[in-house]
Amino acid sequence: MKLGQATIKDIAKALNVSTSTVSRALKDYPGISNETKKKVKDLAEHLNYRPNAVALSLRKSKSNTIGVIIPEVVHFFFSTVISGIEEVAFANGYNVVLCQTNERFSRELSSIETMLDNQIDGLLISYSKETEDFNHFKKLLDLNFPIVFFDRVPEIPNTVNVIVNDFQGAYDATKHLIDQGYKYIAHLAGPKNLTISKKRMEGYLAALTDHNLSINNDWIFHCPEGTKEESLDIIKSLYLKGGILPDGIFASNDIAAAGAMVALKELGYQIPSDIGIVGFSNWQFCSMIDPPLSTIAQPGFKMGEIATTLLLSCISNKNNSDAKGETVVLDTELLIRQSSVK
Amino acid sequence: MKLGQATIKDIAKALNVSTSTVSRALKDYPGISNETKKKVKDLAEHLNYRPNAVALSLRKSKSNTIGVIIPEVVHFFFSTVISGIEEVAFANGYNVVLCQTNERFSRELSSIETMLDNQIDGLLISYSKETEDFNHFKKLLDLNFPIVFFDRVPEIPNTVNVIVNDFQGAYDATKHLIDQGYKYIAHLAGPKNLTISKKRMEGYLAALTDHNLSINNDWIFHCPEGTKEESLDIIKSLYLKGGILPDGIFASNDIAAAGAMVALKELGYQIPSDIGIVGFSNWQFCSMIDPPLSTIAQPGFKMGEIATTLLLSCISNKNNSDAKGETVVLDTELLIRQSSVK
DNA sequence: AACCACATCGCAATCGTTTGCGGTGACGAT
DNA sequence: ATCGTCACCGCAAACGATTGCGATGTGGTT
Repeated sequence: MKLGQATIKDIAKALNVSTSTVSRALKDYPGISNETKKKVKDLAEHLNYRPNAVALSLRKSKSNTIGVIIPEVVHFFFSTVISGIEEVAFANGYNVVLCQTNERFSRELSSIETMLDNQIDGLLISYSKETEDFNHFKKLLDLNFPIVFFDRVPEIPNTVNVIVNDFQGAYDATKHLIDQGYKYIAHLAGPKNLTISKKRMEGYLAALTDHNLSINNDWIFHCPEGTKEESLDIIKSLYLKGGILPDGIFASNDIAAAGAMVALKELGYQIPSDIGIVGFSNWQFCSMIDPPLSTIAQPGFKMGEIATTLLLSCISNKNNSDAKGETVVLDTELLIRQSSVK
Repeated sequence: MKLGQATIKDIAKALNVSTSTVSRALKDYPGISNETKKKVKDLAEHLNYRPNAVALSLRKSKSNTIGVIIPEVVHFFFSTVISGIEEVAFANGYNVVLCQTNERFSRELSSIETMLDNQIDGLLISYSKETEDFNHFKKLLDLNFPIVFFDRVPEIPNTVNVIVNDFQGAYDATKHLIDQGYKYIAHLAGPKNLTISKKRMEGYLAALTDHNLSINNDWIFHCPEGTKEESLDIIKSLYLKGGILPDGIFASNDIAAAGAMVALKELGYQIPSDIGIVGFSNWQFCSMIDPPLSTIAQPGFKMGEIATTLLLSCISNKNNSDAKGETVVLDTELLIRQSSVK
């Protein structure tokens, strides 16, 4: 009655047939006369009949809905991932329910719970900064529940993951600075417990080592917040100390890089002539700020597409559970702008 | 069986009682002995029983889910609105399903359809740029289906809307430029068919008129795309023409303002000494670019909160349909940064 | 006339939960 | 012994759709 939406029963009653006949007629099952099929279809069309997805979910134990857990939508990278996810999901008849955790573990837990209550068929997850325990994932994986992790992937064996090559991206960024003649390169690192932070740090360190540059631990700063203010403060206090100072900065995210740029400009340094900077992610603002910020582009849309494709195949292969893990690594791209070109 | 999730039947069977008893025991209905209640609850706890939300939706014709239709998540403003929506929805036991239309009318239609198939209880909508016909909304409104429009609201009588005071915001921005001594102010307007574009234009025009400045229609440019490149091209070709040129620009969105800044800087103009610029929305990058961009801040989070609160009350008042419209207007805030201070 | 084959369709169970109504048994009162 | 009053609980329908199986009727064949 709600919305005046017609049900299969209404059609059955109006045509004096059973609901089973209506159901079969609508789906062109054999054993229904063409005459009946036509009558049913015509009336269904006329009443603008649409099957009740909730009833279908209950009956089939399949909701054609996937859940997406991300830290924040305001994060440019994640918003592009979402677009990729929606594209593939919709194209395959799947719906998407989205929850942002706001980087909180508790929200991550409760979101997953309510999604499961709603019988989602699978999960796409990029976990929160607070998440250090993966038992809530393991429990589901043990039950063979389809999950694909993207970008931020847990260290659990045999999971399906989509990531970018953070090591290589960081390496490229750092090497680029070195190639430009910068010799004392600092690093603004990400939250410690994220694998992506570690990988980026490793790439940074490897590039230094490969080019015979010494590593100065005092020039590696963790930025748990990832805000502009945080890196601004860090850079200011660093450069106000005096002594030998970095002439290059590789930041593990663009926001931190932008904060550093603001700090340096306020202190009277010239970018890129005094100091070169490279960020990570390629937020929209990178090309807008002054000087435009060199950065490592992450293929967010593509990541969303691939992760969803993998998830859908997990869902359809759920029974024959060979359950072998798989990790797709996407290439990043170094975008050279003025902030790092001497 | 799926997920090993226990159902009410499992509990009933294990305890040799009927499902009705289990149901009532779990909800502390009268007419069930304390002993039985305890047994049921204990077992439910032990089996980690959680009611199947799909079955509940079917039974109660209520899904405790609201749908959100927005143009794009990458849009900073909308991503903040989403956060506000989620906050209120979760706090009231509602789930959120999100669809972005990517500014396409067809996607808007299909998203709404599938959401209705999934028995959502209400809709939060900010429609696409392509949407010029509102019949798909009217049909639902006539059926008394709960809808709240936000930011981009259609011209339909008796709807519930949450908007910002675009007129006042634009007026403030323009007046600010005038107060700073800029006299020839151009306008980068938004897509023509959006009310917000009109209102902002009106605010701009009113400010000019109130201060006895002449209106030059050649200095009003519509930016249907809203991209940086678009406004960059517009501004470049304008300033390359020569003749009398604007010394101030009010852009109806920050991206357009940023594009204009890039163009002007490339042409050798100084901001703000030669030309003052004010944008609209307060994207994150506004404080990062050089010079920092003055803009009109829109309370996105608050808008999301209020829209959701209104929607939830629409949902609970659905029966007593006094169906009177309501439009909440939120104040904007002029953020003065360097781009507009002579 | 009896039988079979085939086309066409309905019954009823099912998914998990809620809920109106009726049933059962114990107990005390008459 | 009969009845009424509780407390406690189960039956079955309902939400909308699907589906295995059985039922019905028609026609043709022997």
